[in-house]
Amino acid sequence: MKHIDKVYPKHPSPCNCMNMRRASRAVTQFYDEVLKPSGLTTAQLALLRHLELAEKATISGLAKTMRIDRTTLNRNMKPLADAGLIAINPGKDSRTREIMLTETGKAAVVSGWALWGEAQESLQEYMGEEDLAKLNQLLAKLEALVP
Amino acid sequence: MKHIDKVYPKHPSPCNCMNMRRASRAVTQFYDEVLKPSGLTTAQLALLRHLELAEKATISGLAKTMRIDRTTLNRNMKPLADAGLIAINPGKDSRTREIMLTETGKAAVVSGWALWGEAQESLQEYMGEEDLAKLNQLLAKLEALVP
DNA sequence: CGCCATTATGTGTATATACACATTTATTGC
DNA sequence: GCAATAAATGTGTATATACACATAATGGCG
Repeated sequence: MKHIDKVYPKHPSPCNCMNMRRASRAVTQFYDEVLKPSGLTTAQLALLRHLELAEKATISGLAKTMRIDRTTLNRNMKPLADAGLIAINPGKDSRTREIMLTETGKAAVVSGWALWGEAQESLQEYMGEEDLAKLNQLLAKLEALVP
Repeated sequence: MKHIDKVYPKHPSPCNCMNMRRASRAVTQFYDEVLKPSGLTTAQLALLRHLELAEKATISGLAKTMRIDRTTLNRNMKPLADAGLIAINPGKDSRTREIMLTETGKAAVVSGWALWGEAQESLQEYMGEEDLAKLNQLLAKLEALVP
């Protein structure tokens, strides 16, 4: 099955980094729009999802898993804690905090999950399975740019 | 010439959006690190570069060209204006502003340009020409997700 | 000319991101 | 056990992002 690749307009900037950033903004806006009814952003849902899988986690541990800066994660948790979706308690090791989903948080994940699936599916349709797989492969390699 | 593709660790999240965001962060950190001696971020250099090509521009016009939100651009200009790299003057149409590089700004672009070239080249070496071309093609398609 | 839609911009608010620095607590080596 | 080190977290500061709302100026039309 062959198809003709649509040609997209060349951007004046040949900067790979800016190309990444523009695309990242676009995809984020796309996902966030679909997730809107849940009241969650994609980044927030991702955080909650990680907590769901981990059951409980420390900040640094979660940051490592999510490959995000520890202090960024710290601040990203704030609105979720304020909304009562996560609980931040002292850990056994007094240096650590134990982060976990609340019941409200679990419900929010369920609600967001379905919407996320729609966005994911839409994107797959838009990009095509093959290109999407290639994309994710390339993204994984780029991600390895930082330790 | 064949080579063995290195396998990168699977991330627990299969979310295309988060994959984009993580990769975007990584690439941004990589470029910003190289650009550090110039005192500019990659986003800032890109803004200055666009101004260099345009000679002068309005905010909305520049935002459209850079495919960034108008209000985001507005705020991104602040530190550059404070540093005296760009000048924001009233346009002929009294609704508009005329944005242009100052002499200092032009010098900053020159300084940043060489570093940017290094980052660009390093990434090309890292990704390989073919994969990098494919990546940029896929990114352009993703960018078209938003109008 | 005056009304109105359009266009350009500014601002309040909120999230996302990360570096540098400080603090607290655990761990390790002697 | 104590001192030095390492680990986990918090915070100040700054940039990046974008939505909602407000203001101001232009342009078209009757």
